[in-house]
Amino acid sequence: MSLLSRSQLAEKVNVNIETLRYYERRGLIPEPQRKDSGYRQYSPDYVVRVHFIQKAKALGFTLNEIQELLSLRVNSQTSCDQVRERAELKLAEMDKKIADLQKMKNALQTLTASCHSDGPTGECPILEALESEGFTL
Amino acid sequence: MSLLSRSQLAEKVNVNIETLRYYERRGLIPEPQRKDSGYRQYSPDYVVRVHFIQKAKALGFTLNEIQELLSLRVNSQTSCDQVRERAELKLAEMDKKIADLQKMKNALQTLTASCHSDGPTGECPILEALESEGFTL
DNA sequence: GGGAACACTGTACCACGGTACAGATTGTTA
DNA sequence: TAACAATCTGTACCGTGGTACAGTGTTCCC
Repeated sequence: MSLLSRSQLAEKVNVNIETLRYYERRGLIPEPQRKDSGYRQYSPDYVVRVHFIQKAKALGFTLNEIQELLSLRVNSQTSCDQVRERAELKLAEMDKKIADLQKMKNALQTLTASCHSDGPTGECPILEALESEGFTL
Repeated sequence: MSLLSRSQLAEKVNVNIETLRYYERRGLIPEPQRKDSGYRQYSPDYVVRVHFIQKAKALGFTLNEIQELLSLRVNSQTSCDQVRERAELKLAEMDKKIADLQKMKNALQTLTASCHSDGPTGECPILEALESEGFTL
């Protein structure tokens, strides 16, 4: 079973100890069980959950959005159709992010490819490269 | 030519007027030319540049990282190899982001696909879906 | 040429996402 | 059974990325 203390979980997922308490306050992670002393005991599930939060944050999702993602489920309050609808919205967002990243990647690659022609290049090569690929909002 | 005022640019790229001044202070956008009165006049390049900043922010890059991306260029200070090296680092980051987004997408799709089986699902369907696909850091 | 609308500078304030105490308990180990 | 570490709660503080004035000058339009 192996339950983790606060510092153990913090080390495992590489976040500050206090961040865990903050996430708990924010409702991003559920209140863990406690020992009689009041000490928190985290199940291994928490590792996955906090990892997910960190990942999603790095991808530009806010904590509120992450909370929404984590709570997407069918229950008596939320019908299947509602869940599907929200999920589709999130999926569309993710597709957009992927497409944008792909454009930036292309621009960077164009940049490095043209790099052998040394000497100063234009004002802002990455933007030029993006424009040459039809970068639009 | 059509130079833009602060409010015109702000409207065009859909940011607050003050944000433009903030980006200028931060060095994310160069100081634009001024009229004799001191009023800023933005060339159309600024539209692309601010768009790029907004995009990159939504993808989880910090303003410092964005600044670095925007200043990637070959000049007397920076050799071709150095630029290439930094660009490769950024490319790797972007690949990682894309891969993570793809995993999340798959998990969401798994979630909606299994949705017809209505009634309450597990504690956190998206994490379960991710785990079933071997989600790791 | 007078008033509304806009821009200028400087500075203060704000929300988000943490991070750091202080002071009290509990756990561990020599 | 000390004493040192880890945890508890509450609260205060911090960096990032803006956003909002106040007070003054400029532009536009009737």
